[in-house]
Amino acid sequence: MELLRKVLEPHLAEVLAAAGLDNLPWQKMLTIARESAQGDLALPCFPFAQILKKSPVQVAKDLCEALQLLKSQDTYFNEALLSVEASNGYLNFMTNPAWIAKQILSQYDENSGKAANKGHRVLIEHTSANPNGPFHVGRARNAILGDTLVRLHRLHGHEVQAEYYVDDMGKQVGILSWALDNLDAEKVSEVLASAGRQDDLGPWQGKQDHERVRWYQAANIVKENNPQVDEEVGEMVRLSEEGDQEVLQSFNDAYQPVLDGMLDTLAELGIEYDAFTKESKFVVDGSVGLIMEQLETSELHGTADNGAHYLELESKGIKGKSTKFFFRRGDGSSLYATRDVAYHQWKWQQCDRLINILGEDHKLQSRQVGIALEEVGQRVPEVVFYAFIKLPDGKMSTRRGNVVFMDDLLVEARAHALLAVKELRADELSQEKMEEIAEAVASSAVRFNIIHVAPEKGFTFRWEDALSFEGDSAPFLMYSHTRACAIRRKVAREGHDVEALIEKAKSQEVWNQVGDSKSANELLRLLGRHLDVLENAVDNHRPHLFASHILALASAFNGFYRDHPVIFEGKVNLLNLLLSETSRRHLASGCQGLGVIPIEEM
RNA sequence: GGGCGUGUAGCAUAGACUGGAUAAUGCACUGGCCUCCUAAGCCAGGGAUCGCGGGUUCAAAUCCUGCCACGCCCGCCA
Repeated sequence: MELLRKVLEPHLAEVLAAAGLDNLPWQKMLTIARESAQGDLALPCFPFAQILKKSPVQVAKDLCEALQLLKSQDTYFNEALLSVEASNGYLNFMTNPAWIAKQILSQYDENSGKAANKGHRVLIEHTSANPNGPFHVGRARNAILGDTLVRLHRLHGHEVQAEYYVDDMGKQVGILSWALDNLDAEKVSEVLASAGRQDDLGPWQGKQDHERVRWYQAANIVKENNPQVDEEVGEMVRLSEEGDQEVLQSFNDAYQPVLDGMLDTLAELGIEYDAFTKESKFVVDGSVGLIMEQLETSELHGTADNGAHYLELESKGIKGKSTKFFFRRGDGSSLYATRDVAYHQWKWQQCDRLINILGEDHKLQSRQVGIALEEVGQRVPEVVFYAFIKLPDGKMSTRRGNVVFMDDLLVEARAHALLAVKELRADELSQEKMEEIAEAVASSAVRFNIIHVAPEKGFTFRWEDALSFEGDSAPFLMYSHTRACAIRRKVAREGHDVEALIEKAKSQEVWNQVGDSKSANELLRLLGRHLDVLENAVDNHRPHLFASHILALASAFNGFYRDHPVIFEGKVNLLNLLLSETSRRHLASGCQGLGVIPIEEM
């Protein structure tokens, strides 16, 4: 409740100073009250009690009286603050609902719920999955988390560039490329069958990420009993690291169709990128070489027996079996992490703020890269780590084929959503319309299921949760939004001009009519906090906090919807219309920020 | 061996960074609500020694510390 806080703090400061209590960090103690019945903000008076040698109850009472006096003397303060009360040693502050309604409703326009542009350039790198097979729900946590942050930053008024770093020169691509050169379809089927792998493309025949991952898996099986494969792959990888154009081209031919297939899947989830940057770029343009030369002048630099170069990071607080960070092999070539340093240097050239989305397995490496960046005079990026998604029976792995494909999950989710919409609307909507709705519900639900839990928390994928369309879920949000849309449609259908009515409502200052309705006031409270929550979620990389807020907002809107008809027997209540439309805008933009599609009916 | 993270009703989660009143939400469970803007909804109810022990504090799910369990990491791999 930052709105009230701004008005309250100067007055509170005055009262506390008069009582000799202003040297305590009381701004921090002033918290959002847990129970809305207790007020909007609360100040516990226990620490004051110790200083004044009075009971907390008495201190609260005294402060309360002083504040009430101020309130009666200051018109604006009096307008904003409905009441201040002392209770159990707490001071409880209640905002005047009409005042808060004025703050929010008088500002209504098509940008309600969005923050103003801040001209701040943010680069977010996410997904960056090896292009060796179809997207599974494990890999998807990165893409969904990353894309949600991209959307929330945009909603918050940042200029965002979304980057996909394409690993086009590693061992994994090498294996894929080797397989396509050395195995044929028959051999692949044979190898997979002999290893007891399930080998049924089902509906994904012809989709290249699904097709080619079989080659990748087969090659992995073949190489277990044939060391020559490793040698051949190793040689190609070595050549790629030297920037050998022919090898890089054959790698490119191997992975590009796979990457395209993966991107098709991501597009179904509404995930798109502004730029794709290839790892080989930094080898070819020489920047990796420069980085290695710079690192060799670092005070942390050391050389191994065979001529490999490293940074000794013990003094930087790195602990464990090995504290060395190798950045150049004995043969002079670079390593993945070295190229990552060059990549970061390049990224910093195009943004004010740099954010990476990484799995928790990259924590150490990320610290090492950060230290190396400091050694070459660059800033350290912000990193969001997430824990892995497991299946009930263990970890997912593309190599071993123990996965739930995102493509399959989406098909299943669409089928469930279609079933639901048919049950409810079959006699009103066309088949085509229902399929459209099912598609939006499916991708929204899949994303929300992943985004609403804190990134650092482990996550077990369960079909029943992913396909649950009730309660704390995307369809719940979407449904609230469709209700607001239904209201708008009904008002228009009965011959009113909605925008004209809104202008009329504003000119009549309908917010002054706000009464003591619990549901309407709860809705106003949440609308008042909307941008505060967004800012917190963006600054701290915690999208699930915004998800929780939008759930609460949708729930509050449902309460308002129940209690306050907007149009009844042809007559429009202007205050309720304005509140409904404001909520609709906030819900729609909030949904978009979470990757939930705010469709108009379902 | 060491580092990092997680542990909250039967299940899944929020709250922890920044200590504050009766620990919030959904699923599941019990009961109620569609002549009224979409019931994917709403209302009411039962269900929690916040992993375990100690400490700091007027006040601890939250901070410190020890232990236990789970996950991730400690490659001249990517």
